[in-house]
Amino acid sequence: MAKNKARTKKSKKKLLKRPRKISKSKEVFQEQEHFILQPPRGMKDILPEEQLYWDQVRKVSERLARDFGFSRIDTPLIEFANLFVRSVGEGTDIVDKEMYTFLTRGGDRVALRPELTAGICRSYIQHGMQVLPKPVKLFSIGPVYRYDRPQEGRYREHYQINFDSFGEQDAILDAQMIQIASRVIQGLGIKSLQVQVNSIGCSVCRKEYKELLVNYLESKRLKLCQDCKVRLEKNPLRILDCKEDKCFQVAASAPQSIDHLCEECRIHFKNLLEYLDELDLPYVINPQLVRGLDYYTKTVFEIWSGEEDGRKQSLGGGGRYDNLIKLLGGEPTPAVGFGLGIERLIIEMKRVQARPYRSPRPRVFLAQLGDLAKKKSLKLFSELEKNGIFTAESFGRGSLKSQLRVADRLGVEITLILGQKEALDQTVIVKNMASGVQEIVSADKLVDIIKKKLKADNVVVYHEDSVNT
RNA sequence: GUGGCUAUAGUUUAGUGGUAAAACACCAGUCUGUGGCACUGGUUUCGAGAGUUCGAUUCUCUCUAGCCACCCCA
Repeated sequence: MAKNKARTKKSKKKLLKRPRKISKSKEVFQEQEHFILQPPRGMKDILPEEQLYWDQVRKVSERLARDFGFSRIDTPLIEFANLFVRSVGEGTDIVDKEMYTFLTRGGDRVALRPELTAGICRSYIQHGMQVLPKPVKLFSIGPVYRYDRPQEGRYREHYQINFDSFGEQDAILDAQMIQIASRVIQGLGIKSLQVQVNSIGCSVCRKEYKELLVNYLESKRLKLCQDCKVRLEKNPLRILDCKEDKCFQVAASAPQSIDHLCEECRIHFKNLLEYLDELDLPYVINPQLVRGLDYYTKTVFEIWSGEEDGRKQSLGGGGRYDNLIKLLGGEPTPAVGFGLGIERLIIEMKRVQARPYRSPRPRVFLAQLGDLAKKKSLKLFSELEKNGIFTAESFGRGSLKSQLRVADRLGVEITLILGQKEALDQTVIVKNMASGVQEIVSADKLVDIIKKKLKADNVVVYHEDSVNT
């Protein structure tokens, strides 16, 4: 026994080490100690107790998707790397620093998706969805990958909920997107959220604005931080949300994109704000809001959690991307969408102590005693299940005592006891756990009797559809 | 990617240069076929590797992971 234990311990330690990479022909891989009893950095399990939260996030968002007319779509985790380079944009952090890009055995350069919209757009074009009645509304949910340094609420694998709407350019869609995002968050019991909106213009006025901005920033060049001097060449818009104090000062008095919109974009933004007012959706206009993806035009928005003074975290964001479909080779199609980070939603749910719905619990426990009874109980269990009686068991346990302990812990209302004697007599003992009273019932009447008892108990039944949005 | 802090049973935490402890949890017994309470007992641990040392869980270094700030965003 002791020997056995020692071996187990040893093998566990051995398992903790990943096998060294074997040198393969001429290439010699770097020798490294790894661990296989934990996932790679920034990845984590979603454990059973967490699933309550996940179920709820899924349920709330799926219901809203349905109610607002969005159809589900799932696209591959892996796409050609160029899809993201083209859409998200070269020069963005996501593409330059954070993408998991690799070559397949066949030599294709592919990437784990760093966001969902690009793949959805690809699918939209590939399957000719432009012939469908507009707008085409798509809903997706799944993991995305970014090679970033992990910390709480920031993982290399995280899940996003994505809503996209294609083919409609009216600002009412933008407003509705913001409304849906807010509804998802509120539906999860998160009350304090802040909507930040901005307009970064279309390809025409943004170009003009960019020149204006660069001129201004060039004049203040000396006051900018090191990073921003580089940004000035590559992506000047990003200087606007630099957190360096001195850059912030410069940015604060920089020309603002909303003051330099073309007529069309200006009206679009004005309409959006009017629609938001109409929806009674509070928002903050943040002229420095610039998103990390290049495909956005006109409307951009983010949703932040937390109170005024508390720590704020972005729960999600989105915007309009009227040029993306064309850029990827489709018919010019206006579009608007947003994504929400599920892990962050759950962190926030926990922070505000929003209780997830409890999953249904078994109300009956089946205990068995002795070989014959054990055999019979296996069938009885599935008989109960077929009749819709959610039953728990602990077939692995022998003693009645330990089985009753489990039954008690589960909080069931009724325990069925099937022993040697009952197995021979074709009966079952029905024990009421609250009162301790038990009665002997003939096996063929058992299902009806239990059904009656459970009904009579008038216990609150779990409501599948009670989602408080 | 940069800087800082941390790593002890399943969980939350004590503690020590001489290989470890508490609480809760789990398993079992007291009760030969009856749960909750109580009592008794049991299982399980120093993140990985290297160095210093007679001896390292403790000191040093490296790696890994977690957290925090920056950055970025979801």
